Amino acid sequence: MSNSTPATIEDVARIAEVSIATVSRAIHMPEKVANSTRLKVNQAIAITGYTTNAMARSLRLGRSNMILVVAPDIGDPNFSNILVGLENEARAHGYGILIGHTQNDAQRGLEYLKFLNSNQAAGLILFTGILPFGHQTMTARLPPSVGVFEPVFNGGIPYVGVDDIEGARKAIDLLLAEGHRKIAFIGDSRTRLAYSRRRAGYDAGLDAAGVPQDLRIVLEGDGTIESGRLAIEQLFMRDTLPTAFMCVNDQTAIGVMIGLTARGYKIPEDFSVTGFDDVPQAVFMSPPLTTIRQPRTLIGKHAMALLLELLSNGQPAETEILLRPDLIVRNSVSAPSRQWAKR
Amino acid sequence: MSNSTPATIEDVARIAEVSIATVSRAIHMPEKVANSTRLKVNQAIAITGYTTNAMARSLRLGRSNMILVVAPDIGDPNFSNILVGLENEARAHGYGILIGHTQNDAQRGLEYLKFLNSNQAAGLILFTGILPFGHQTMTARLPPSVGVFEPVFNGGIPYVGVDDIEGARKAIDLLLAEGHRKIAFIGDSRTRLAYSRRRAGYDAGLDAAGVPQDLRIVLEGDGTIESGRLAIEQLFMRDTLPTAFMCVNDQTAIGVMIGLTARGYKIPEDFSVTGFDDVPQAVFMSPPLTTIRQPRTLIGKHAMALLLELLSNGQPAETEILLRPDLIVRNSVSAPSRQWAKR
DNA sequence: GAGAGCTATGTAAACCTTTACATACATCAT
DNA sequence: ATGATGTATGTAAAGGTTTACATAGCTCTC
Repeated sequence: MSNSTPATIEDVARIAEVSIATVSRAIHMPEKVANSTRLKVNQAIAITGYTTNAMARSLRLGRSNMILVVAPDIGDPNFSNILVGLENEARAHGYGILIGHTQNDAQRGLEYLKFLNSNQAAGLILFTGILPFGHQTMTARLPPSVGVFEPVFNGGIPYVGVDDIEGARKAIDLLLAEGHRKIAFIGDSRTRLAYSRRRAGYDAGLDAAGVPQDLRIVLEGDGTIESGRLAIEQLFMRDTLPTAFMCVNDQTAIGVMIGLTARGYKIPEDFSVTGFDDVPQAVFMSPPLTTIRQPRTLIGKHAMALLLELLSNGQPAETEILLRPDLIVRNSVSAPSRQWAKR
Repeated sequence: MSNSTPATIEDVARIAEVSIATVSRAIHMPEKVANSTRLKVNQAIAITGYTTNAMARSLRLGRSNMILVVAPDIGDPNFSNILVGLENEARAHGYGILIGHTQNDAQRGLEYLKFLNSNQAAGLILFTGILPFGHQTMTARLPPSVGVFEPVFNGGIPYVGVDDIEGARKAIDLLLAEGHRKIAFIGDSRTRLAYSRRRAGYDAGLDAAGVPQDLRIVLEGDGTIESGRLAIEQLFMRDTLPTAFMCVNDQTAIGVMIGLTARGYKIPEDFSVTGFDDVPQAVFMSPPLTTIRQPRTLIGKHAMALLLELLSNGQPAETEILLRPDLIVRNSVSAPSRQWAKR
């Protein structure tokens, strides 16, 4: 029972007095074996404590039951809850999750490619907006893949994420409803698809409200807290200031809040600020940050479901799943102050 | 070159005009093959783009190059940075990381046990303080394992974490140095080893300072924010109050701060508060929380190194590695207010 | 110059499954 | 009774690797 070496299918076969083929069938195609036989096999399995050797199975089948998840940084607060969704869905279907992070280093990306080539992973979930490998190199033999959190730039890879345009639209509409007209958009890198989409939402909202182009201010950065703080420094060198800041993500918004506070301004009395993502810190800011929530667990769940479908069907049901973002109203937005509104 | 089916060792052997045994040796025991041969093999590998099929290799070797990491909740903010350390160290040694979370559900734990039994994982990193499986069930055939973040209750499993006693001592000594004498310890569950150790640090500090037993207040809870808030409610029903709260972890400390603030008190003017862990939120509290930092990335790194050593040597070099905790001074501690100190 | 001792390589078995193909038996229609 | 059809099971090959054992050639020693 608790032998040193684990039981194999042969041990089970011997005890159940059938062939190993029958044991395999009893496990994986139960309807193909007679009731009485199945019973004997199950008993033998219970006695031996047999579990299928996944290595042998994967070798024979030519595919594993592991999904590789590659992110730029697994320490990122945005990462963990998506991971929860991914993991739950995977496990429910008998798959396991293998994780790796590239730290934006192409070399690392290549190391993970080996997991793929060596058949250790049957599919790929990509958090990085780009293929982490030597770009065109291996796209041909890339396994079924799904991008998540950030659209995959290279194209051709299905994507599951939040509807950036709608999310941005919700933020800008809140700001407009509060009476703001001069609203700055603090973005990150223009190369990120999320940037262009959120920016598109910003413009669409402003267009709909009839806000003229010359009241729009758009800055770029790199999406970090520091970059948000820097944007404030730059803006205060200009002669006109917005009454509100719509930020491309929460990190930037936090930086903006820090920059504003450092200059002695009050939020939301003097300036309103919105973020995007709803990272865990957002609620702990003072004031708590009004932002757009990414339904992270749900994103993970859908992404894995899509990948699993890809794995069995070959063809993706849809090429892009956009989940509904929620506006989370906290305390970083109010009507524009008289003082600034006058400008 | 970019055939549909990946190259096998046989393809390499044919091109290099050697036997497959030589190819295998050229890869894994390079010193055993002649220079000229090794060169031919390497060229053939480059031509074919060959990578070892990990499934076949693991099957033959009877062990995989995967490490299973099981945590109660992979969404926990404490989790991610340890994971970074684990992953870096593992990858550096050619290992991959498989993750799972139990959500404190024994059934789930058993599902992961299958990964172990089916040879998919060669080792185990445990975040849960207890074995997540039907306790004694399989301890015998458990693979090499290392506990992390929280000592494994069952014993026998090496542990890598922070020195809880020293950390608690640093917190209590800070409070004492500021002039506090009546300091409450807000703990979580008595069954957690971390609880007893941190509590021991609390007592040792108080003993050293000659603070009598009747000035000590100890409460228990479950380590959540809500539990910290509740502790405040309970304490305010008593007739004597402490001037400072030393909390078993940051979550509890955050709850304490919320409870205190809700009653109109100022921190640190009216009461001082310390936490333990330095979770990401700690710095965003108002005031920012003074706490003890867990060197998370380092813990992950050491834990994986220890596990890898176990895997090759069989015997653990040491049974417990305790890392030095750092006191992170922020703004939630000051000298006791006159008002309260008088009591 | 013959045996011993090395070094470099090859042959073939083993790791544990899954599954195509073969076989045996039962059922049914004619 | 015979052949057709169907069901339940068994046999054996294949999947890609590692490595014990065998072999062959070389160098060294006496």
